[in-house]
Amino acid sequence: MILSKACEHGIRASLYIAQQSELEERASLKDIAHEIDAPEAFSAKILQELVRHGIINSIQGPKGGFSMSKKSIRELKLIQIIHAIDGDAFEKKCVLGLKKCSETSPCPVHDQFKHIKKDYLNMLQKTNIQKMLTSLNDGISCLKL
Amino acid sequence: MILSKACEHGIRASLYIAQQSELEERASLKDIAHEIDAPEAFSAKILQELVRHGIINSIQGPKGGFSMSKKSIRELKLIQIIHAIDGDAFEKKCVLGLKKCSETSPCPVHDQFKHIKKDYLNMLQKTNIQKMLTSLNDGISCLKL
DNA sequence: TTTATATCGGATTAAAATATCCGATTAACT
DNA sequence: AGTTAATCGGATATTTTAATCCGATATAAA
Repeated sequence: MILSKACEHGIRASLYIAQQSELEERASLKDIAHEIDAPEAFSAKILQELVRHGIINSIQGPKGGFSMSKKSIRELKLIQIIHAIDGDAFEKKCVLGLKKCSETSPCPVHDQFKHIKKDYLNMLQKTNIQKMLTSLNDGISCLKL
Repeated sequence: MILSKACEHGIRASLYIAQQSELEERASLKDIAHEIDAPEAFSAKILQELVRHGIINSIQGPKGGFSMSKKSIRELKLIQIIHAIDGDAFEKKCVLGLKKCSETSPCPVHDQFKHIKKDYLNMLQKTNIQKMLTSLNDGISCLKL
């Protein structure tokens, strides 16, 4: 279930940036950190990582900031943000920490977990930014508190 | 998905102890650490915690060691071991790290996650030690590698 | 009663995750 | 061109988690 703090911040930041991009506005680091209630310097690090992975775009200098393309807002999936920040540990890692847990050499809870894991991964693979934005834009959900 | 390393070791240790207890044998720290491939000193700390929570029993001195009652083997659920070591973060924590994420004030992925979380919790609440032991005893699953 | 063999428990250390700092770079505006 | 406002990127600091160390305690057996 549990993602790293960096990943939590990264997803929230992506959503705020997407929201601003829909309004044709760039989001500055300062605004982002404030709107998602995350430390500014740490957010900066995470945003850089997202830029490197092509999740978001950045422009330096005055009037600069971060943005997300309409295409990404439509097509980018939650799992891609997680991969950019936490890598593929989510899919790869055995629940009990075995190095070679697999269908042919399973851990004692492999069978129980595999269904949960499949549904979870499936959800992450089909949940896109746009979907997450709807509840945000409707004021039903929020990014801080 | 992801449990702390302490919790991974703790579950594996509990299973080995249960397995030995079915054979009317006490498990020593040394054996446990070796059989679950975890550091001895760290395992000791985790086992103490499990004893304090009544998950396992311990006896000091020569011929001492750890054991699990038949009743616990039958009735103890996976979630109880997780609670003993990691607390209730699993149930309580919001995926995006919001402090007050709930049905009435959700995060943008609350609705997607709640089904997964429910199934996951449900599984942890009904998976008992005995269930996990069956695949182990049949040689289908293992506790290390 | 002494000795050997266990776990207990508190203090310390090591490693990883989280977070900060600051100079370099980039680009808009005067 | 110079100034200012922004991100970039590498080094450092802090906090949490993981792991170790060692003396105290308990108990079985000689």
